[in-house]
Amino acid sequence: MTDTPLKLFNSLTRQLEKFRPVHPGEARVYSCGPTVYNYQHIGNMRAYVFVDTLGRVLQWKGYRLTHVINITDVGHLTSDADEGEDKMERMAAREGKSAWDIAKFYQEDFERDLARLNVQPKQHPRATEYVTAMIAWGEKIADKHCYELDSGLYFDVSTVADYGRLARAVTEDGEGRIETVEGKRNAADFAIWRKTPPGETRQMEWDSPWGKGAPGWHLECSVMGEALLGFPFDIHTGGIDHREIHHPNEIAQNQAYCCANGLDDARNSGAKIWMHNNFLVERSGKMSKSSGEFLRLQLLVDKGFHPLAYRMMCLQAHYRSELEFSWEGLEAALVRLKRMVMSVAGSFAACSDAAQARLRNATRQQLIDGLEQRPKQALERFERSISDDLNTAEALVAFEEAIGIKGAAFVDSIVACTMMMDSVLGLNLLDLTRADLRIRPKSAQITEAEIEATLAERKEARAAKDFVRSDALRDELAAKGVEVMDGDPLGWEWKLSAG
RNA sequence: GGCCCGAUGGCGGAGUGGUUACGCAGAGGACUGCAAAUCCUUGCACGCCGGUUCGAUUCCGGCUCGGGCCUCCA
Repeated sequence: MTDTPLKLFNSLTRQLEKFRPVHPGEARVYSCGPTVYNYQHIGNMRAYVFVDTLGRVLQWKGYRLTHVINITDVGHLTSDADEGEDKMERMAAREGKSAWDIAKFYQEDFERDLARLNVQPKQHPRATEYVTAMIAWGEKIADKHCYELDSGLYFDVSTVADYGRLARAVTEDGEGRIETVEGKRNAADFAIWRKTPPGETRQMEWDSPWGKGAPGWHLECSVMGEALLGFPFDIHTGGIDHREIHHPNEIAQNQAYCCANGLDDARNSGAKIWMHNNFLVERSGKMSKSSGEFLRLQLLVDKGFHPLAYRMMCLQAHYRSELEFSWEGLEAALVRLKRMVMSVAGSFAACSDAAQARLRNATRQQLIDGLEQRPKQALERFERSISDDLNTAEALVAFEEAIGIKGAAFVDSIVACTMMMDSVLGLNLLDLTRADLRIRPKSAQITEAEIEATLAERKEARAAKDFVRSDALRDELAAKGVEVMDGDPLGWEWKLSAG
């Protein structure tokens, strides 16, 4: 049942491919992480919901997962033109802090967001911890693949086979609008090492054979990926924007490195499969940090949305499709999540403690073997969906199909299905309660004590059948954004409307 | 200018050569003093023009529109 082959879309071949691990029983995944010069916006976070789901699917398939999300805390310039400021230093100057403090602050914020989205813990190596290794890497490939200019050490993309094949780009035309650095041999050449201009001092700089300076952005991912996962590893992920420049450059470095080490052949890309998630878009334009205002997870929470409503929103779409963000859409995802939570709560309530304990201690095979026919069919559909390049949209439907089956005979099966399916989709349905989803919007003026007091008053009025007064009190609360719910199955008497 | 995507019901969003996606919203019903919440039921779709086919939303070509990347972005 769980042996449906996992098929993933490989950007290198632009085809679905069966996943075949490099190391039997293991899956090693590297995901391009954030540059921690600022908060992450929810578009950024879509990438991590995607890779987390990927990791969970790999684990579901029985692979032991090693998963890295790097932290870029140096080297990422404000433009790819090889000139320009380091993002870290620019933000440091703006906030009057050190670049190191900036990195620490935003990394912690990022990790908090990951946790709120129920992203499983990963390894988070920082680029600054690998500078020595980056220099060593540079030395290894410098002779055959690099050349030095006043501004730094550059990689000559013509020295590797099929440069840019990931991007499907024709490099000869080089019609791009990249401002070329004086002396570059090819428009697409990029910096391995950026020298600190004479007479200047940077907060983040290191000595190297090419002078004092900082590593180029592309180098860190190559180095950390190789150091932590070994070449070749199984899957490299990133946002679709990286398919055009960052990842082709990373691949070029990996080829050069593998050549220098006598590994594989000159076309070794470092990773077997390259996967790219599409963007979260907003009708006013793309998510852009440079525009100043951007949507953060915290803003959603401030408006009364549980972070997992956002995860739900992501899961409803395929990772390779653009996803339209809107508050209405988020509301829809929240309602859907809430109904699933309630349905699951009902099943757990109907499931005996003994049965729950037994299920919790069961192996997956035991869980599957114990399923009734209909839940089993739902699980099969679920399995087929996630195996088909992570079709989480359909997997959700299968999940709802399973938990929606009525009848006492199915309770244990539904609980078992919930345990299994939730481990893959990560909606935290085993622990999430409806009360958790009731998040107080920041804009709410009324306090809970006030609500309770008014509610108590209304209860009296209703007991006395004074419905005029009772309705007036309800209107009063409604005017303050509080919805009253009398017969709620889970005992919710009121809620603050989100937004 | 170069490269590349997409076009599905009110919104979001799967998928398929001939049978239901699904969610939210809407409508009807149950419940309620009335509502809300909850549960049940349910209407609504495949950009345009050709072609292939017994049959296309699904394949092919063209068109129109929209979007992305080539500047920083996940």
